[in-house]
Order: sequence, then C-alpha cells, then structure tokens
Amino acid sequence: MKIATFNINGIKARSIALPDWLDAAQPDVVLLQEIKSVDDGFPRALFEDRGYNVETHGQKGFNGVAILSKLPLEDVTRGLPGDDSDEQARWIEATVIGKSALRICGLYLPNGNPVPGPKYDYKLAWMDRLHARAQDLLAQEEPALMAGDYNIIPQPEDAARPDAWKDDALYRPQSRAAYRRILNLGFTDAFRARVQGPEHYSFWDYQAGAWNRNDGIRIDHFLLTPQAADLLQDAHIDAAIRGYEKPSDHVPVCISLDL
DNA sequence: ATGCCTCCCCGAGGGAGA
Repeated sequence: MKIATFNINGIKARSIALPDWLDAAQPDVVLLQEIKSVDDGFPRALFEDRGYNVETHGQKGFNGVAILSKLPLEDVTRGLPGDDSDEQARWIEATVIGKSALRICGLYLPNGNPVPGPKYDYKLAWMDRLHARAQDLLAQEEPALMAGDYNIIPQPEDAARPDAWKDDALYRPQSRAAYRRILNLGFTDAFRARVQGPEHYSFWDYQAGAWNRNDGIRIDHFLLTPQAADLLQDAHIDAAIRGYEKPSDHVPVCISLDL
C-alpha cells in the first residue's frame, strides 16, 4: 500500500498539478493539507473519477485537510481532541481497510511564527494535544500513522541553511523538543528509517529561487507506530514535481507498507 | 530578509504562509 502526504497550498490552485501527480505516482492513499477550501467547495469529482474515496475537513480560506483513498475508509473523525474551542481545520483520521486495518491521521501542525506570541503558544499547545492523541494511538498496539505538514525541522541536516532558521518557530529548541517528546513515545520517522544524510527536503520557499538553489527544509513527516513500522517497505520524497508548472511550495512524501 | 512569492479572501490590498 502506497501512502503519501502532500501540502498542496490550495486545492483550487493545484487543480492541474495534483491530478497530474496522482496519475503518475498512483498512490493508494493521500493525506492532503492546506486545501484552503470549505467541504462543499472541494472538487470531489476530480478524485472520485480516478477511483478515490474523498473525506474532507475544510474551512474558509485557510488550513483544511483531506484524505483520498482507493481503499474503503471507515470511522472518519475530524478535529484534534483536547480543545473544543479550536475551530482550525488541521486534523482528520480514518481507518483504511486493506488486507488488514490501518488507522491514519492527517495533520497540518500550526506554523507558530512569530516567536514569541500567541501563534507560537497555539503551536505548542496543539503539540501537547498531539502528544496525548499519540499516546492513545500507541496504546492500541496496532498499525497506525500520523502524517502531514508538521512545520518542524527535526535536525540541522533537515535544512540547507539551519542557521537561517535558528529563531524560527519551525526550528526553535522548544519546538524541536516538543516534536521529540512525541517521537520518543515510540514512533518511527519513516523517511529517516530508510534514507539518511543531508539534502532531503520537502519544502522550498517560492522566494529568492529557493528551489533552484536547493535551499529547502524537511518538515513533512510520517510517524509510524511500532506495528506500522514493522510493515515499512519504502520511503521517499517526490522532489521533482517542485520544478513542474505551477507547483505547491511543498512536495509529496511517500511510503509503502506491506498491507 | 520586519519577506525578494503565492495563496486565499474577493474584485483592492491585506492576512498568512515558513
């Protein structure tokens, strides 16, 4: 089973590039972030015509997450537990029914800039809630994953110019510690389990020719429970499409599970 | 880089992104 996560930076702006990538890459399941659309505005037919089931959790203008799946989806839930007053659409879960069941969580973790400030406080509070959900997932002792745009640069090797990010919400020690606290519960970073070394990125700024200079950062991640990590066959980043026509500033990260 | 693009809101120019 091939699963991808892709921050598309607006479904309307990606109505060509996203279907083109789906047709070429043929993923079974895709977790989308930043659809920037309400549920009713999401072009479901574009994906249903390609054999995908579509589940969205959108809001007007910002954020928004979705799941595309060629396999049946069950028990879909929307919103990260832990704060009923949180109206931002950043979390969706479902169970994919393949040879056996896999719980998948798609997330768009808050950016958090500027630091300090209320947006950074929101990021850290959101990560506390993510930690709690992560603990519950692990307690199930079943194949499950949390994937999406974490807005976290885990290590210096995950940025072309780590010094440029030292005061940024994506790289502050407190941000990275909050991410490690989740990882250290027992999750596997699927990409780093398969690929080591620098110069593997999932985001390049639109500005200042970042793509052409390979001035990127790796901030889109797959975290696997031990039972899911046992099934891991492959992980890679589809970097090339960053250079295609009208790209997102992120590219897809893909894994294959023996499911 | 207190932001060089791009996206959204809409129908001008501001908020947000990372």
